[in-house]
Amino acid sequence: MYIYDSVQKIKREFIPMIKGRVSLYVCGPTVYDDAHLGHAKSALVFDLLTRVLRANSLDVTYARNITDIDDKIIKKASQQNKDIKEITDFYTDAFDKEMKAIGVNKPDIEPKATKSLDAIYELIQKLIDTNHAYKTNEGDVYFDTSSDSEYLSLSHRVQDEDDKQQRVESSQSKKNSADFALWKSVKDESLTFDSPFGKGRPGWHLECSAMIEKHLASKGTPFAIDIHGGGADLLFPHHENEAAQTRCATDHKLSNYWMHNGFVNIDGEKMSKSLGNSFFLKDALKEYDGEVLRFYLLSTHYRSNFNFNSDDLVLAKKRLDKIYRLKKRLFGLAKNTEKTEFKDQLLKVLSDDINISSALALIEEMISKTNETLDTAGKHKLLKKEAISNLDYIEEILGFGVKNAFEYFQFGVDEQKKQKIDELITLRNEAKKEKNFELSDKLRDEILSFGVSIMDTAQGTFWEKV
RNA sequence: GGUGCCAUCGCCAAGUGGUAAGGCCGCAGCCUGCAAAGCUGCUAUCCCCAGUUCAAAUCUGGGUGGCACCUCCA
Repeated sequence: MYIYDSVQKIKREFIPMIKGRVSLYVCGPTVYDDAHLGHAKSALVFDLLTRVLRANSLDVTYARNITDIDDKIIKKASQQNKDIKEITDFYTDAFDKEMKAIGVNKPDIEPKATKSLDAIYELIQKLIDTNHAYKTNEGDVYFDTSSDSEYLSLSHRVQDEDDKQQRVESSQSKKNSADFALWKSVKDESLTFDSPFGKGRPGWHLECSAMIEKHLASKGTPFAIDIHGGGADLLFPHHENEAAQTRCATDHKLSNYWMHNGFVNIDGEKMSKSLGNSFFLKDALKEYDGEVLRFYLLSTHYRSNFNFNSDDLVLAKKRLDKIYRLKKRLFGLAKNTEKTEFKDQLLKVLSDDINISSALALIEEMISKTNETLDTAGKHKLLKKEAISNLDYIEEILGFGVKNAFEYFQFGVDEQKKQKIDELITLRNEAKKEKNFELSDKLRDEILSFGVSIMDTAQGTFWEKV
């Protein structure tokens, strides 16, 4: 297994700290709004990573947090005149449902900030005790970035030249402009907690460090966890700050490997709410099968920036269709887990920093080869068995082809239409039997007007939504 | 302004020192009553310039053009 480490900026062989075991932590959503395509991309990337690690016989513990303490949540709650918890529960549930729709497995642990306050207090206290954090007159607690000689080593940033000046001009009581809040003193709002540092809320960066210590960190190892992941935008300042907190408060560094997935843009523009519908995953799911979205969002390398547009999405669907057509062709055959060369090769390329393009090329070559043999030697039992085993593996490791093939091709067609189409097909087949091709072609035109295509096969006539 | 990333066929997209994967689209053919699906065949020397090397899309330098981060952000 090889992983590109975005801190060292090289591809490194992945060697877990504890043989055979992997701890993976990914920054999850702040539950104040619907998930957008970027959330989906990140969740998909690390879902795939987890599957690949497991396929390599590694025992993975995957944690993805839910940030349920945040100013944006409070703002939303007051705007809608609702309880904080009502908001966070609503968006957490929605997130779960949407993730499921795109085939993202649930992480092993989903820690919430509100349930991790003990760890949060403990970490802040440690940072104060070791002089890495200080309290201000306003009651805030800040991390002292100047106390950490390795600060900015993660994101490779250079200290801002204007730092001194900013400090002078700033009315804040921060020691350095780069210092960030571990604890924000708040007295007059709905979501506050009584901590040893007074009433207030924890800083966002701190949550992750604390939750990792509480839920995932190994003791006595040089790093708390093996892999830390998230969107590329989190490298600075979020991950930089997380790393600083952990290294200063504990006897280990935060993570051995860092992985950052690229951005999702829409039609060449950065995502923003003003661009409308396609921004939210829930809206995309109304128009497209969740698995098509999964395939599309995963179809380019995870580190590249992704340009979401409907033309490419259609292209992705056509590729996924090929998997399903083969599945349809082999419908009804028993599952099996036979070893095949294809499976070895697939795992090999995916284990190379998730080379999805090579994986898809292998899959498409396998499909072509299988179809070709099926065309010329349709009754080849060994080949069919092997093909089934290959398809099962693609389902397991990539989550492609998990549905019933017939249902997949009929996505978004209601029962009434389905019935009508079936009736027309029956009529057409009767006409065909009587060699009344004029009528059968007329019936086909009628069927096509439902926005479907039909195909006559030895097993009967099937239709697919176009 | 600072830091970093990217530039491969009409489109999407791998490959990062050994002579350009795969998909879409297109064209020709097989199959089909005709189609659809499937199959076969055909289509690029890798933004520009210079250099290193027996050998470069792949390394170095310069240029041009995109983009991201530097404030909350997946």
